[in-house]
Amino acid sequence: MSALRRPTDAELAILRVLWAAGPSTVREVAVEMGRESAYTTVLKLLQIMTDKGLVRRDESARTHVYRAARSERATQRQLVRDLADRAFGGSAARLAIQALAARKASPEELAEIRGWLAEREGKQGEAR
Amino acid sequence: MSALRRPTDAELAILRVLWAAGPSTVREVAVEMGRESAYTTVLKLLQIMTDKGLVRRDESARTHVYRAARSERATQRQLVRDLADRAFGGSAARLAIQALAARKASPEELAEIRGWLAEREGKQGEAR
DNA sequence: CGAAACCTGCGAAGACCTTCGCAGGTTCGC
DNA sequence: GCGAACCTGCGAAGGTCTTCGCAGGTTTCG
Repeated sequence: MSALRRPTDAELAILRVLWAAGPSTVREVAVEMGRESAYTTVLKLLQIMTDKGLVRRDESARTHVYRAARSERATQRQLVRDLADRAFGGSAARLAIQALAARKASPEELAEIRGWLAEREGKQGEAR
Repeated sequence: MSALRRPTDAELAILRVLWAAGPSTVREVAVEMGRESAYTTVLKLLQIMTDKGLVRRDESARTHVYRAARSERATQRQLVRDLADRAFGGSAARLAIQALAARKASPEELAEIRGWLAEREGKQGEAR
């Protein structure tokens, strides 16, 4: 168990499958990922990820079942903080601004952000 | 020159120095980074980064001067897009929302976001 | 001048990452 | 019963990242 390190690209790809599909076997993950990676590659990755604590393994049946150890949201936040520290001087807000500028957002997404801002304003913006 | 790949952690640390200090020599960068990395480590990194096209080298003087090849903002956007693709299904807006939730933003930053949203609304938000 | 201080390029070591073949054991289906 | 199909663990190969010592050539300065 090598503590808290951000998931690598290949690990993240597997986590995405687990988040979307829920607890899965090696084969299920491998199939979901298409023919880009051999079965044993996925197996190895999942074994490594188990050691790292990124996934949990249920060995009660012969065919093991894996599930993500942390939620998608928690992982996303970790990655965001990490990127904020590495490239935005620790400011997640500046990261957010660049994200909004980097790609077009859908009206629904913009509405969600407005809603978030409004809520935040109500919570602590009354000092003036 | 190995094309477009995201800067590694060590490379990003060096880019941060170059963005903040402007064109610099190896020694200047090394000093700025403290005593954590030996002079030759910084040198090697800068040489590799030159090959990768991440920095430009001015060899007119004996002591070479390096400068970032891409602006901080452009690099930030690339990193944001990359993270959006890897962990947010390609949605930079969802990334932005998580970023806002991940860390407290200062009033100035929130104001900046509101300003951005307002501007955006004026530009294309009238089709409701 | 000649030693000390610098500078660059080179090579190599050690730590991951990623991929996958192979071995050995279990289960399935005919 | 027995071969085909599966499953897991192992080990290794090849690539990237990061670090740094050493060699060889300049420059500085007392």
